[in-house]
Amino acid sequence: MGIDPNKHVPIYEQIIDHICGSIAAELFAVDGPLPSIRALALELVVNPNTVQRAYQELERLGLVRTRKGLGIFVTDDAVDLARRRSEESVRTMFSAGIDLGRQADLPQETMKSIFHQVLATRAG
Amino acid sequence: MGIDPNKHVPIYEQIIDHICGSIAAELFAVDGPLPSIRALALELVVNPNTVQRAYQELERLGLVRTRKGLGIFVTDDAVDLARRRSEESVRTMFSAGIDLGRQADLPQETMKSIFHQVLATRAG
Amino acid sequence: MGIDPNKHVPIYEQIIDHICGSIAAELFAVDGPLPSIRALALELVVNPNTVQRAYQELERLGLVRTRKGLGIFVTDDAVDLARRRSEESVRTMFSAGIDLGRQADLPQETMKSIFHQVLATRAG
Amino acid sequence: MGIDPNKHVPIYEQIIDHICGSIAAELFAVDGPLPSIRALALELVVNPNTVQRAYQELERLGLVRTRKGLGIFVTDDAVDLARRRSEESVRTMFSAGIDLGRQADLPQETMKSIFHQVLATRAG
DNA sequence: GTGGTCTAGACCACT
DNA sequence: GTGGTCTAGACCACT
Repeated sequence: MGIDPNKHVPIYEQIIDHICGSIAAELFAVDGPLPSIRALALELVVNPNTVQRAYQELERLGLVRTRKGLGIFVTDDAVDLARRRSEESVRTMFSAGIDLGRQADLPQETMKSIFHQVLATRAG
Repeated sequence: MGIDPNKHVPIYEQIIDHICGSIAAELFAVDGPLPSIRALALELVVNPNTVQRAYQELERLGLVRTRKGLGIFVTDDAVDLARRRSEESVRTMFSAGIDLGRQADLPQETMKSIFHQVLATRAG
Repeated sequence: MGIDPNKHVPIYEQIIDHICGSIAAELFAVDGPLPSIRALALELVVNPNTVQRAYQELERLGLVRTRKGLGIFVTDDAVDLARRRSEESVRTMFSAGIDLGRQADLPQETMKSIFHQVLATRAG
Repeated sequence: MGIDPNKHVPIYEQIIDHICGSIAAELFAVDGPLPSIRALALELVVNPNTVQRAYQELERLGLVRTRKGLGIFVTDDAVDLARRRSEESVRTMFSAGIDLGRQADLPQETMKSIFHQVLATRAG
């Protein structure tokens, strides 16, 4: 869940993924506001500039829209876009894992069992 | 295969994964030599310093051993270590993907179908 | 017409330009009243504070005069001042465009043809 | 020419326009390097972060490509893209000027004469 | 040397 | 209060 500054993925991308997932999960109302830059920065214990960079990218992706002096708001087609982006990210991760496994000549059955084991572990 | 300088994973770690996978797949003979730093750097289109850093790390992991003036050689227990490490890397990737999916509240069935679809696509 | 909150020019300056142009075009009678702050704010979908700032600036420029409790009125020499200011603004914009074109080494003929094309398009 | 920190246009956009114009004018060789972030920052008396933001946007526009550890390089189709973007910027400025003039009910002849006067003044 | 990310903190326009 | 821009300065991976 949280943000991990020691990962290779830059913090601002982790924030993008985090917000994108939350939008896909409909944790934010369409047309509703995102947490303010400062508020989210405090919550994530991260610099406001870093949050802002994430928010700007989310705007570029069409997920949010900023209204000057008011805040940043979820767009109408955000849920759809976010869901698609999230699925794509999942696919990318799975592909990367499968490629690593194939490189090591792991049998498909091994990969499947790893997958289902992790899936079970992380199940809600 | 394939080193991608635009990924977030540092190149030297990508090289480690690459060699580690090859050892696990027994593409290198136990006690046999790895490609020279210079040769691998040319092959991967990468700076020799970067390859060297990867080799140093592989030595630290116990997968290879440097014999001065002779080259770098695969250790006796390298295959086992490499296999374990590769499985661990695969697990990490799958976990990351599943976490992203759960964050977006994707149904498990969706994740399973993405996984099997990718697995089929990448099948040998 | 048209205030665009996404332009770089601050909204209050866009309002100044807008009123200044209207005075130059004699859409407001000399000695006649400007729309009230509140009314203009509603019309332009803008915060009243922002309109007020524009009106203060217009007063500083000598185009309008506040009469307490009565409203804001066009001064005697406003038309002249406004016309000069508008011409100056036009010149500034043209200069900026020409500078950009010169920076890109666009031939003068290209700039002229762009200019006349736009002029024709925007013709009344 | 230069960068003006007091303009309304953000510095990083001024840098974008500046580099874009220079590419259009073929002041940089295709496939050749741009000045390094630090070098340009020194030259323009601006913070490196600001230059970097401009360079990132230029990359997003497809005008340049960064090679890690090496620098930032002009892409093959950069001249074409830059020329088109520069013309578009010129058109935008002229449009803005003409709109201001029309708002003030300036005769077309006045606008033309202002335009040609400025063009003559700024002529090489 | 190169670019990429991040923090800390300032000032501005707008609500 | 809100977001947008900028500076100063740090650390990292890569050449």
